[in-house]
Amino acid sequence: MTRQPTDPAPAGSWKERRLPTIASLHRKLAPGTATEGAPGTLRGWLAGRRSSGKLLFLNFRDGSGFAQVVVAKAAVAPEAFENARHCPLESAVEVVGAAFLEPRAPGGMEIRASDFRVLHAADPYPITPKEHGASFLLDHRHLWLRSRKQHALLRIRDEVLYSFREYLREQEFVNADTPIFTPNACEGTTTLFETRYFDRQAYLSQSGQLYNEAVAMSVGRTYCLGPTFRAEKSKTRRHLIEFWMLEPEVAFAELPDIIDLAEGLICHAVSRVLENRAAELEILERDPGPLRRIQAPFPRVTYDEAAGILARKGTGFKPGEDFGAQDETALTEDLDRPLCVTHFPAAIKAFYMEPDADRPDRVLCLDIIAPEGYGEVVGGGQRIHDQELLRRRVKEHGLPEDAFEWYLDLRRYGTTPHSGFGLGIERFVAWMSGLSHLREAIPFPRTLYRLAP
RNA sequence: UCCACGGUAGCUCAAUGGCAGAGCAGCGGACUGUUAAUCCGUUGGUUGUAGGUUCAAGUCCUACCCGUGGAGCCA
Repeated sequence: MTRQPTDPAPAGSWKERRLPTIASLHRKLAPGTATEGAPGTLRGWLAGRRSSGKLLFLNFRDGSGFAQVVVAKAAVAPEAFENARHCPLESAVEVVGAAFLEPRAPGGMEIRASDFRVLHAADPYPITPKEHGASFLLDHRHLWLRSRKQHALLRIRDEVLYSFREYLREQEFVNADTPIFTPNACEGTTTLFETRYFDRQAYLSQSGQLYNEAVAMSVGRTYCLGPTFRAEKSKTRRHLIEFWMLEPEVAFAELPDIIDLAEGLICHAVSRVLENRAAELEILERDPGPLRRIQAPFPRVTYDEAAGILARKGTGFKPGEDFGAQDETALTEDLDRPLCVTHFPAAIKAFYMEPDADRPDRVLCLDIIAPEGYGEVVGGGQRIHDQELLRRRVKEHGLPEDAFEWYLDLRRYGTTPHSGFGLGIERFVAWMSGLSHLREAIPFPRTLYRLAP
C-alpha cells in the first residue's frame, strides 16, 4: 500500500476515492430503507474480538464509529480467517464485506466479511475492556482516546464548539482570536505562567478579554476561542491548568443584554447536543432528561439574595466572600436550570468591572452556575467605560499604569458601555456529558502534576 | 499550599512480621450468533526509591519520589 514518489497520482478527487464508512453504512441501512448493502472495503482498527469456533465477532472501529464484523471460516480464505483470529487488538486492518441490518449485532448492523487483511499488526495493547485506574489511563491518554467513551466525548466537545460558533455567527459576531503571549499581568501575577520572549519576560494568557474589548470597538460583536493558562495550584475535579474559553464581547451592550446572550448561547448548544449527539450521550450513560429542561430564562438573583439563601441553608458561607463549591451546589440544588447571580461586591471582582450606579460597592457582573453540581460555567459583566474611573481602578489594584495605556486608550476614542463574558469549554462539555471530572473533557488534559502525554 | 488515602504481575486487587497469590489481559487449545462470551491449559515478580528495626519485612520505623480524592482559588 506504500506509494512511491514516482507512482502516478491516483485518479479522482480525495472525496471520490474515499472508502465507505461505518457512519455512512448506518445511514444507508436505516430500517425501512435497504436491509443489505453493496460489498465494499473499509479500513480501520480492531477494537475487540470474541470467537465462537468457526465464527469470529470483531469489534471494528473506522473513525466514524464502531461496528461488528463477522468473519465466518466458511466465507473467507483460510489465511484471512487466521489473520482475523490472531491479529492483536488495535492492529490496523482492512475488511472487505457487505453490511446487513442485524438485530443480534450491537448497533443493529453488522458487516459480513469476505476478506480480512492486516495492514499493521499492533504490539500487545495495554488498554483492555476491563477496569483501569485514572492514573494508568491518563498515562496512556494517547491510546485511551480510541475507546468508545472517549470517542463519544470527542464528538460532544466538537458539537459544543461548533454550536457556539454557529450561534454567534447567526448573531453577527466576528471571531477574532487574541494572543497567547502577553506582556503584562491583567489579574495579578501569582497565577500567571512566566516564559521567555527572547530577552524579555512574557506570560501565557489567562484571558483574551482586554484584547476583545479593542476588537469590539472595531466590529461591534466579537468573540475569541482558545486556550488559557492558570498557574493556580488547584487540584480538584473542576480545574485544569490549561483550559479553553469562549469569550464574547459586545459594544453598546449592558449587563441585561449580555445575560440574554449567555442564556441564548447555552440553550442553543444544549439543544444541538440533544439533537445531534443522542447516541453519544447514551454511550456515556448521560441521562438527557436534565438537559431537556435547560430553557431560557434562567432564574436570576443578586449576590445579596444568594447570600440570604445560603444563610437559610446554613452552608457556612461568609457574606462578602466568593462562593465555594458547596455554596454553588446549595444554590442550584433545587433548580432544574442554571442560576444567574449578579451584583457581586466590587472588592472580590476584577478592576475593570462597572460599578452599579445605585450601589457603588456592587458591580454589574454575572456568574452562571450550572445545575447538577457542575458549578460556574460563565463569568463576566459590564466593563468600565469611563477613562478616569478605570485609571483610578488600575492604580487602586496596584497595576502598572503604563502597561494599560493602550487599554485606557479605548476609553479616549468613542468610549461606550460594553459587556462580555467567558465560558469554560471543558466545564460545559463535562456538564453535557455528565462527567465527574474535567480531565476527560479535553483531549490532552494538563493538570497540576501532569504534563504528559 | 493544606488535609486524607495509596504505590505488590501489563491491568484491578489479595497476602496475623513467617513459602508472593487470584481474576482479567497475553499465549496455546475447544466451540457457527457472540454482546466485558464461555470452558480447558499456560507464561508472567528487584513488592515506588534509599536507609533502618528484626532470626525473618510486601507488612513495622524514617526520609524522599510518584499518584489519587478533597479544600482554597477560579472558568
